[in-house]
Amino acid sequence: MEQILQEKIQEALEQIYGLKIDIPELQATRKDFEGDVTLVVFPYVKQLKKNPKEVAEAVGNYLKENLTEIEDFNVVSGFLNLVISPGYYTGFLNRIYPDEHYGLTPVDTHRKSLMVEYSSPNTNKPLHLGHIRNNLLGHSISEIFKATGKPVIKTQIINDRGIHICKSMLAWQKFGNGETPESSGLKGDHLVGKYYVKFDKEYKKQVAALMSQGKTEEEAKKEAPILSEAQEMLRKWEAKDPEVMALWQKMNGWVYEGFNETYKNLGVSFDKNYYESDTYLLGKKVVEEGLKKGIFYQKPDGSVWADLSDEGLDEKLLLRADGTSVYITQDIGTAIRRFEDFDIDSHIYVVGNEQDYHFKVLFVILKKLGYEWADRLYHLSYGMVELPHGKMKSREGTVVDADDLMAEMTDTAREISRELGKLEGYSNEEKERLYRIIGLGALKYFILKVDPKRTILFDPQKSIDFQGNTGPFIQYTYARIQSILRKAGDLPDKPYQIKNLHPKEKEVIKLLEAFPQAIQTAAGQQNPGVIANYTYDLVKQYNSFYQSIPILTAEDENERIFRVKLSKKTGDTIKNAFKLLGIEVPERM
RNA sequence: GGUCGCGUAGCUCAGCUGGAUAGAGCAUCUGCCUUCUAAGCAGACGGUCACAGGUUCGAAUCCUGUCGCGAUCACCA
Repeated sequence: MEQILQEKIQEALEQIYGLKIDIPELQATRKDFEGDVTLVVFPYVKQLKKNPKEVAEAVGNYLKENLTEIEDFNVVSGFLNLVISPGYYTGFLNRIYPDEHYGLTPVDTHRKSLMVEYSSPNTNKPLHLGHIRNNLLGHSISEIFKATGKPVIKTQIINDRGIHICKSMLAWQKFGNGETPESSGLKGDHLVGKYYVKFDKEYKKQVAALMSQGKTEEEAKKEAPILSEAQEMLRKWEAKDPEVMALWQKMNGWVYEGFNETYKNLGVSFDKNYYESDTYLLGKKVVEEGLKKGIFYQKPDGSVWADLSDEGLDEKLLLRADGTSVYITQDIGTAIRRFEDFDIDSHIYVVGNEQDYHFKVLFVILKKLGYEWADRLYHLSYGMVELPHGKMKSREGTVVDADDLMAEMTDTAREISRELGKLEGYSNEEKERLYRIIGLGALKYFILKVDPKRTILFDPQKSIDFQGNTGPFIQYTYARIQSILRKAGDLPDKPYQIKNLHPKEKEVIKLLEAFPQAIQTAAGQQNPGVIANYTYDLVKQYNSFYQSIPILTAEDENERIFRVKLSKKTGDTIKNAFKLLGIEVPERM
């Protein structure tokens, strides 16, 4: 509708005044005025030197005469409010009704792909709430782009090497007594995380001991024997010492198994994993080539640097004096490898905003190296998840563990469901599945509805809501719709017209009409919150309709069928929208 | 200190590519379950859109400055 209107408005202004304009912006008419769509004519009156009311009247008349969908109009100062005919809306519902995937564009496999990197954990501790935000954003933005027709490849980089890994390996070797996930019953990532903490404790103990012997804190921190042992282990790792490699592989294996369980529970997945241990050498090679070509330069000590002062950035170290690589070196290698491995034309990195500078630098360096795709690298930068007392700190034990939190959400859902007691006839298995859908729905919606760039405040003392603007509220509406559909039985296959379109029905259809645009906006802004807010608006409006008009008991048969169809389509759209957020919907609740 | 981001109701958030009287949820209060699921609906209360200038017919939205909060500016990742 919007497009037709825009064209006609352009036509009107040209026919009446000979004025050529760009595509005019339309907006939904405010609730307190009569009409459905509003054109603001202020932008045009200046050039025309007419008063706003006159222009609006003229355009309104033209549209009314030349567009059957325009039933009437009214003018309030410079606002032209257009009343769209009910027939347009009923026709629109009939048109989209057969399409179960209304709003979603099928993936066009002929297009080049978009790669999305997310999660990218360290392999020395379990995932926490911050990772949950990262994973949900990565998964959701992937789904949103797929819904615009873009093929998407989901990936992660696993930081599987470095001193931090050696710390947990060493602690396990020293204090583990051969403990395994099987022997301890601990999830692999939690087991390894335990030894990372153990290392830190031991290290602090040694530092304190050294300080009591008269060393300064700085000296003590450098000289603690356990740290030297870890550094020695890293050297052995780089030299591919068989014993260290075997331990590394064993413990990383435990971690991956643990992570995979968390990913599965969270409902996220990856098409391809990259490992830092595989790509850092390529990064080094590229940097050395860049040095030969004069893109980078070397300092007397042998370290290699990029001078980015032209771009308003600093100098950036790319290789240490001893020739070993740093964080960004590996990222350079990984990016290049990915564009070699896949037919992709763009890449989104889902990484926290603390790394804004890093990615700015990375993109500039890749551009300097001459990769034309460097212009289509994006950093989906998101804010931290903070607790009432500030950031989560693993050393202070204030980390909100991902597995624990998901389990708690399911527990809460179970509690509420039992109190409400609406699930007779469900087996225990079905009930447990439902509790998970609701609990995770609450968690995912809570996180995704917020604009990614904002910091999220999470208070462990206050539980995440299940009422109001929440996942369960939307799931509940879906479940009620399914109940109606079960009772309604089969519907005739042909389009239905009704005599009177109720305002509540019209408002719901208007929102259905807005779904495709919401997807485009969400993709354009790389913001799943747009989808969450859209879905909330739709559901709010549907509930208002549901509460005020009888559906199954409508007096007129055509009206009954129409309202059931409207409910069905709303349900489909809730389901499709929530799929974009990675949230499931229940048949009952 | 430089750079970047944020600041909207008691709390959590929408609205930000300029449009009409700034919207939701939570919390507090009032109504509505003998009719399709009350995890719901209808309503009340609650605002100097951090502050000060500027641009404009029109500013929460754009520009400048100030204040506050956070991140970052590592031979850590």
